[in-house]
Amino acid sequence: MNRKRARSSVKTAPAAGEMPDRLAASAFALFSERGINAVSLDDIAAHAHVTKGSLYWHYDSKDALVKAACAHYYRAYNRRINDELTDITDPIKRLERTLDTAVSTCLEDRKNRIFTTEIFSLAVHDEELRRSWRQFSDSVREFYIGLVKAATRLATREVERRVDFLLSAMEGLKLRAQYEPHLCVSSSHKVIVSQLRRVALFAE
Amino acid sequence: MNRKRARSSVKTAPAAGEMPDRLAASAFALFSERGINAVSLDDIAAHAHVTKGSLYWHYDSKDALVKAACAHYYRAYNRRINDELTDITDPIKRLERTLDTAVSTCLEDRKNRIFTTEIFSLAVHDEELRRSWRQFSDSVREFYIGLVKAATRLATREVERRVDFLLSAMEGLKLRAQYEPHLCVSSSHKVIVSQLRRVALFAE
DNA sequence: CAGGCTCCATACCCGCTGGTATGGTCGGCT
DNA sequence: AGCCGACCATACCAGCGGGTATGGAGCCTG
Repeated sequence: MNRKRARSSVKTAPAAGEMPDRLAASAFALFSERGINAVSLDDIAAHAHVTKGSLYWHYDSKDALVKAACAHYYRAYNRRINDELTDITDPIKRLERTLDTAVSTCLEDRKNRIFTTEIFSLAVHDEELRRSWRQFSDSVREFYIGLVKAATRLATREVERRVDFLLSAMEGLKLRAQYEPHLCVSSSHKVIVSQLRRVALFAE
Repeated sequence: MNRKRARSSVKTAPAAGEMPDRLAASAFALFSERGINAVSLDDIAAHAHVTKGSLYWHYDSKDALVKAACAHYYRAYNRRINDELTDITDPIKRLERTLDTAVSTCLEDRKNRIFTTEIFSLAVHDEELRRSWRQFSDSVREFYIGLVKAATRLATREVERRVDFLLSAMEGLKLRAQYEPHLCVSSSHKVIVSQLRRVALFAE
């Protein structure tokens, strides 16, 4: 809080300079594996091949590292979702592709599940983290609204309702997948995607 | 692990005997307010008007207390859901009533949200807790399957799919409600219930 | 009454972890 | 050269909280 003022100044550092990112990546990697409060700052520093002393030069607290790990997660999410849709133009296909990969992620991406679960439980008691997540979630929501709108030409209000329902279902799916193995068999993947598709596309 | 062998024996204790329940209730109350790892055993003991020494006579570890708090939660859930449906006989009405109260719980019951969120984040790394929650979740699933079956006369397989979708949507709703205030306004309540209703009842 | 059991309180330990104090190295600037 | 600031390592602290050792008070039994 008191020391370390420049840091965001000239950033003339020629050789290094990517330490904050490396630390955030290490934090994310460990958090999404063992859980946040099972990971010590020494662990993170060791994973990034530095020591806690230097870690504290870049981040003021463990909280700051958690926020940085979140930012890391947001970036990765956005990047993945954009990569997925390049060279797909048909609106329906774009929506279907998005739903398909989203369901895959929910059912298979264990790191994603663990990390979001941890963040949710922290966000309950951390206003700032909640706002951060809300901002991310809103951007995802807008993205989906755009997809559904392009694919259906429904009224905005109706699209919002459907997207909210979609997102809730996928978030819940992610949660339940971790203790309901019958959801993770490949046959249910198709069923779930078609259910989501119906919610998004079908007329009243 | 080594001491305390009887405990589950004759249970002749005349006056007391409800200490374990009181401790579990205190644990649940505090866990669902401040979060599990923000609550110390001293806090729980104080809330139950005893000391940590006596707490450790009834429970071997904090883990055991968490499991007991879960059992407390399971019981409360089952009791509430049963009370809700007495003197409602029409199958459709039973389903609608259940969905309505479920959505209310997701959107309003803050303690419920916090507790389940905490349990999920612990269950990621605790096999036993995961199994315990899975058993509870299965019983809830069977309950919903019974409701939908009675209301629609669909094939079992199709009912299971719809119920899984319903439960995912509600679980996700509970999560998103804590950082998406626009979901908690009373107008969206009706919309969500009708969406769930459609998933459960409408023909292909 | 002696012994044992249940149940609870007091007092204490100690490892773990977030956080700090401090000092050293290197590269740039005047 | 000589200072300064960015960057990182070493060593250390301190408090919190899970867990333990121990010692009762009450009751039941022989």
